[in-house]
Amino acid sequence: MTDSPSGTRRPAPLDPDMFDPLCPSSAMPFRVGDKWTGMVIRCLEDGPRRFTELRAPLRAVTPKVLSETLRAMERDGLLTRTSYDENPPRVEYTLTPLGRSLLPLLDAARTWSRTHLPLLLAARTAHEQEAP
Amino acid sequence: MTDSPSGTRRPAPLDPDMFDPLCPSSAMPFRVGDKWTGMVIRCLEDGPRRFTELRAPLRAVTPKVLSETLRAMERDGLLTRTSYDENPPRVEYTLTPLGRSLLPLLDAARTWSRTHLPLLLAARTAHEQEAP
DNA sequence: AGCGCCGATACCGTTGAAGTAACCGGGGTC
DNA sequence: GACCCCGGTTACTTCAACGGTATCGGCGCT
Repeated sequence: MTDSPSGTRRPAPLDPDMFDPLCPSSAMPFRVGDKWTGMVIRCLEDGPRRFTELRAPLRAVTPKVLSETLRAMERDGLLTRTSYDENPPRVEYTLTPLGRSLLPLLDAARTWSRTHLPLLLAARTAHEQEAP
Repeated sequence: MTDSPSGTRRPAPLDPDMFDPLCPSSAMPFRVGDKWTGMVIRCLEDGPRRFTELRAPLRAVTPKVLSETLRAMERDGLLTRTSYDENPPRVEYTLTPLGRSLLPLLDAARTWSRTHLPLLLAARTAHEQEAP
């Protein structure tokens, strides 16, 4: 309650390394919506975030693609976009209940990956070595 | 135990309409691996299937794409391909334990879709109508 | 001889998602 | 007046997945 001008509780800053670049979706065999939708949901699970806040952990995604992803998610009712008429401009993205309902699924996918993804990658590597 | 020449228990025939063409993956916001991987896993969950057996419910997918999907899944250790030296040729695809481990996730995705997909589609439609 | 079955493969075209680079407006700051 | 920040947008290019059509080889059937 120190520097929260509009009364909204700000969640802790996002870790810029919260996504392993070695596991982009090439290895992760799951996708929710577009390529970055799942990661955006993860970024928003603790509260509303601004555009540039989302870009910190998602620095691999260009503003164009992030903006496309966000507009698609807004269209699908997964998040809401709130623009404050301030200066500098401020825009906040917040998960809707529908968007939150995907969190358990993302958890399940993450759990699967932790336990089984090494097996999948090992099978892939083995296959490449026996038939190069 | 009537017409099972090689002793393998054959599961019931697949329903050619087991996949709703109105819900291809355009609406289903989940993907496991490639576009058809999830459906192949569903087709194989009751036991091994032959190539043409898989084509019955997946008649939208051409043999080329199905064969590509199957080879990718074999490479990733999700299924095994067994070729019998008979005539006419016979090839069977069977889920591995790793492939089976994805079934709970597919169940979870299906459950989500049943309860929440209408909301998502309604939001999409509403958005299209207010901003055409 | 000709046709069909099974399980593919080869060749080629289309599509759409993703990426690159540049730019915008409007106010604050130096 | 020059520059920066925020939250994007626009135009252009790239690339892999996807799809369509044609074909194959070996055998059996008629």
